[in-house]
Formats: sequence, structure tokens, C-alpha cells
Amino acid sequence: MKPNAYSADCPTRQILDRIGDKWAVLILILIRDEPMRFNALRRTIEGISQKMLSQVLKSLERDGLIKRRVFATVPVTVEYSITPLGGTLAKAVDHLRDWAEENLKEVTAAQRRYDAQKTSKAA
Amino acid sequence: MKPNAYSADCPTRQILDRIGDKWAVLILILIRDEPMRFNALRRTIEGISQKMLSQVLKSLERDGLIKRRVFATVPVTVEYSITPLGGTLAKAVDHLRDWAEENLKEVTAAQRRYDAQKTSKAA
DNA sequence: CGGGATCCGCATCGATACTG
DNA sequence: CAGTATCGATGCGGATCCCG
Repeated sequence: MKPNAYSADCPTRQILDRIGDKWAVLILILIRDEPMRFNALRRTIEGISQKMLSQVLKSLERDGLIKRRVFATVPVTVEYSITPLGGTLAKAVDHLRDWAEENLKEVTAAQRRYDAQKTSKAA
Repeated sequence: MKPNAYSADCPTRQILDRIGDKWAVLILILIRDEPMRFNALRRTIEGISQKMLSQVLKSLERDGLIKRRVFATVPVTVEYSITPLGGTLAKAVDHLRDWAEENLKEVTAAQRRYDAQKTSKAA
């Protein structure tokens, strides 16, 4: 990627790469209410592989958005919770959620219109 | 993807898949001020292939977020502009941008801390 | 229970060539 | 100018096995 024109090093790009990861945002939203354990997350999301999960969790922790706490119980217990910083991001994401819930049907309608027009042209 | 638990059909997921596409958001932000032509976009973003560009543009148009207008000039002229719906999404994304600009350095700092700790452990 | 390591398919994306 | 079609690399992400 060449940082010539409208790109690369701007914060927008950075954050987009972050929230672009749908799993990340999903996890963020999930644990922001209450801390969750690894397998709890896995079961709740159900569709994510443990590889992805562990990977995304690590990335989120690295960014300081979530916090990992290990309890030295007999079978190891690990708990993931949101950080204040992560909380603010989750809050920002809420706006997107609101938009989504408000406009998704309109988007879907637009898609149907578009597809209908295309297929009629194809015929 | 199995739609068992916390997933798949919820609007959040849908919209995340959309804004997850960094190009899409970038384009949205770019053309929201003024309409742009294909190659203008390509030159401005500089880093996107024309395949990606045309693909993303089509997708955005399908979602009703941007509008494509063709002028029957001698060399064909195509202009992309934002729709009202797209405008509202761009607005929602602004909150993310604000968050990004406000907190990116904190995130970066967290990353450095994390990496430093890891490498010291590795040593 | 909470992961790391590995193998591998499949979709994504870039580069190139061609069209209207 | 504004794309479409094709090919080829690469890397994401799933499945599996294994360990602390």
C-alpha cells in the first residue's frame, strides 16, 4: 500500500482495520456487559473457530480494549473483560448498531430493487 | 456460518460486514462531499485495484448507499455520488473517526506495552 | 479449560489483457 | 474513460491434534 493520496497512515484507516474485524466488534459488545470465559464466548458466538477467537482476543488485548485475567484454579480459568478504553469504542460502535437497525430494511430493499433490475436486464 | 446463538441474521452483523470493507467506507467518505468519477476515485485512493474499486462501487450501489450516473459523452463519463441513505451511514461512521483520532495514540501505546512485555518474556 | 501448532482449502485480491 | 474477464499468488480462516 502506497501512502500517496488518501490513505494508509490516517487514523481512520487504522480503526477501520480494527472494527473491520467483525469478530472483534462482536466480542467487544458481548463482554462489555459482563466478563466472559473463553469457551463461553465460543459457545455464545457459535460460528467462530477457537483459532479465530483466541487470535482476536489476543489482538483486542494488545490494543488495550479488553483485559485478560487468569485464575489459577484447578482447570485453568481465564476471564475476559472490557477496559474503559474498550468501553468507549463499544459506545461508538453503538451508533453503527443504531444505524443498522434503523436502516437495514431499507438497504435490503435497495438490494432487491437492484437485483431485480439486473436479472430483468439479463433476461 | 450457523445462525445458532449470537449471530448471522442480526443487523449488527450485516452492517459490520459492510463497514468491515475498509474500501467501502473510504469511498463513502470520499464522495460524500462531491461526486467523483471512476478514475478520479482510483487516483485519489491509490492503492486500490480497479477490480476492487468497481466491485466495491457496485456493492455500494446495490445497497443504495451511492448512486451511479452515466453521461453519454464521447468518452463515457460515469459519476458516483452519495445517496441520502449513504449520507446517514457516513455520519454514523464519523463517530468512529472521532473515536479513532481521539484514542489511536492510546491504542498504539497499549500495543507497545503489550509487545514489550511479550518480547521481554521471550528473552 | 484454555489455548498453541500445523495442515490445507478456498476465497480474496492484484496484475494483466481486452471491450464498448 | 469505465469497466469486464481471466489467471495466479497469498493468506485468511476452519479442522484437527496436542499440551499445560
